Amino acid sequence: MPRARTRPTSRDVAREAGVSQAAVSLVLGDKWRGRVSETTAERVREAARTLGYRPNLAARNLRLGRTRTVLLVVPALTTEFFAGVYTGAARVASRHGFGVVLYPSPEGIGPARDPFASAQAALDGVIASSMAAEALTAIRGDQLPLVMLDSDPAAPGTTVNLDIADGVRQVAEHLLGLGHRHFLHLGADVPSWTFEVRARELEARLRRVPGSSLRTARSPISIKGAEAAAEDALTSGDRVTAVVCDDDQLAAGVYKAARRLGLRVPADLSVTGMDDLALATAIDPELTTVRLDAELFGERGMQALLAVLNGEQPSGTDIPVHLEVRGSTTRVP
Amino acid sequence: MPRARTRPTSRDVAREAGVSQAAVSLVLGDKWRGRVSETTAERVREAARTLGYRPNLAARNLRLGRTRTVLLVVPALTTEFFAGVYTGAARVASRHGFGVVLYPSPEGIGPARDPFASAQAALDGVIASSMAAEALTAIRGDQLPLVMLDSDPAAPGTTVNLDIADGVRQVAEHLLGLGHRHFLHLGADVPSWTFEVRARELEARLRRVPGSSLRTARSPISIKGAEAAAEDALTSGDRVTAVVCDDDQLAAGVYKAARRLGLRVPADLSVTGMDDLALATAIDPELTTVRLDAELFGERGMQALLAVLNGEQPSGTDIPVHLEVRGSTTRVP
DNA sequence: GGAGGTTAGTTATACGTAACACTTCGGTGA
DNA sequence: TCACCGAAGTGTTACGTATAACTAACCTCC
Repeated sequence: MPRARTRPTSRDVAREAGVSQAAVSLVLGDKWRGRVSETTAERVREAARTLGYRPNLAARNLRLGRTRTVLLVVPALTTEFFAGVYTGAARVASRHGFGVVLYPSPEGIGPARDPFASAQAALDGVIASSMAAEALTAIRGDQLPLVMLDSDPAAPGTTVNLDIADGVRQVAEHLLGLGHRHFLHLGADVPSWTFEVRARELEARLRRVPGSSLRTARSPISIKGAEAAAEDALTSGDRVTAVVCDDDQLAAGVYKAARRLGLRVPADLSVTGMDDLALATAIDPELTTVRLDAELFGERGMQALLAVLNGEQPSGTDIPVHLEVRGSTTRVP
Repeated sequence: MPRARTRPTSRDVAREAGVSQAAVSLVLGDKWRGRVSETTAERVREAARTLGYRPNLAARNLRLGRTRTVLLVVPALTTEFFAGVYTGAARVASRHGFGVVLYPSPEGIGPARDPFASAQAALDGVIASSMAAEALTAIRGDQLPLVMLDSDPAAPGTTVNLDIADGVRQVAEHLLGLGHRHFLHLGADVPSWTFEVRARELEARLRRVPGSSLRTARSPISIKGAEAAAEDALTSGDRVTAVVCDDDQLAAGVYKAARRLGLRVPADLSVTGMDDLALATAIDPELTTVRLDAELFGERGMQALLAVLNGEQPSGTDIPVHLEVRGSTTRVP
């Protein structure tokens, strides 16, 4: 494969402007105050402009030993939420002169195989979200500064988390307050800390309510999958009045299952989700769900990584979440 | 900002294995057949393993003059569709040893400002989708090989397109066949060739149907925006029996507007979308929409870029699309 | 009038890798 | 015996940039 074309280098610019390559580097790197005269500087800038000069980033990265680029590893499946995370991370990054490269892990939420084989960019650090522990250790083996999102804070390293546990508690209080006692938890069929928390927290809360019951079903994160899992769970076993879902997409599947079974939402069945995707207000009735601030999540993750790169110890408080009460939950019949 | 840590280099590996740096490069670059003995090669690999050596990509990229990395510029707004495009592009790329870096343009569909300031990776080429012409010329100024998706084929350069025009024709034939004559076109309020095609093609088709009418409304691509625009359009002007939307999200907004206005879908109003997102089957009734194969789109785009990088002339045929008939369209009342 | 300071640059070097050109050495055919 | 060959490496260089270290004028002030 032949080189596409050979682009002008800083040396070409230097020749064009009649100065040394060093002068070009100083001027274009904005380090010239008191080192190069204004007229010469302008001549250099002009030369760069006419030649259409762009610095060779590979060379710069090699020289500086850093790239000002970080990798954001996200599960490929759940795009809308992580688009927000990316947006927040990129906003903070650009304020500090960093770029963010996105690597949607093909395995979805769960183990990711060598992100670096795919994102060939040279990297300063990694933000990895919702990854299984094994994938994290694989990344850690690379000795790159790493911040983990949605991960067990007990693991070694830096974590930034949403306060999912509190979100689940808010859902539980809301439904209990409406008189519900018999619950179905529709969980995501994915090995990830963030989903374990949902299950554990809901169980813990209901255990303290005498006469309550909790069943659990699992589904892949897709509307179709959830529809099947919910239909199955709703037709077998004891009657439930509320379904708590790990994710809005699962809740959408529950709507479809309920409709097929002749159950009205919320009259016969209250449903809650988590995330507050666009989907949540597209379906009828609008979904009561826990709003997660994806952009803030991304911002905090990036801030934490920048802190690590600066050798600081990032301080971690969980990001608050809150329940959006809409039309899919009501008082128990 | 201090360097995080200084990682082992190929020279460290050489010292550990008792060979020259050149030998390390040969062995790890898999160029050693007949140049280095099997035992020495194994010794090098072993040394690399114990030191945890990872080649410095900045150095490699500088040396080779290419990065085997391409940038995929996508509108930040419409995440689900472009997740598919990315998946397809990345699949083809990895088969050829390339990586794909994703740059969600913050302006959404439309002009993007200097993607390279954000994605600091050194690049071999760019795939840009649904971008306005001005943004494309900005990228072209960078002299990087460029493939455009969803763009005017009349523009200079390489384009890969979905056969959107045919999709619109299929929608029109479907609705005309059901007896509809009075249409509302809910278009995306975004300057992009792909949306211009939808408008032009629908208008062209209906012009040939005596007694038909076509009104047009525009909305930003969001459920809420579409709901407002549709409510407005449906309460003013002549009665329509079918709404053709540029996008599934817009269609979801139309559902909500219709519900509020007491119009039943499809009994009183047929609705069609485009894209076939997860949303399309989440809403009730399921949406009749044009399925666009995002992954195939990404694959074709990447193949075209690889061809350009090889100096070949990529041959472009539009990618076929097809109508998914579901529950949101029915015979005119 | 010359020591010291400022201005406006230049020269030289290193970053880590890949690959070309070269060397060394044991074998081999004439 | 010796020219030649292949195997198994090594020495060296260049990629393009940023910057430390140096230089050469010019100015200032006692």
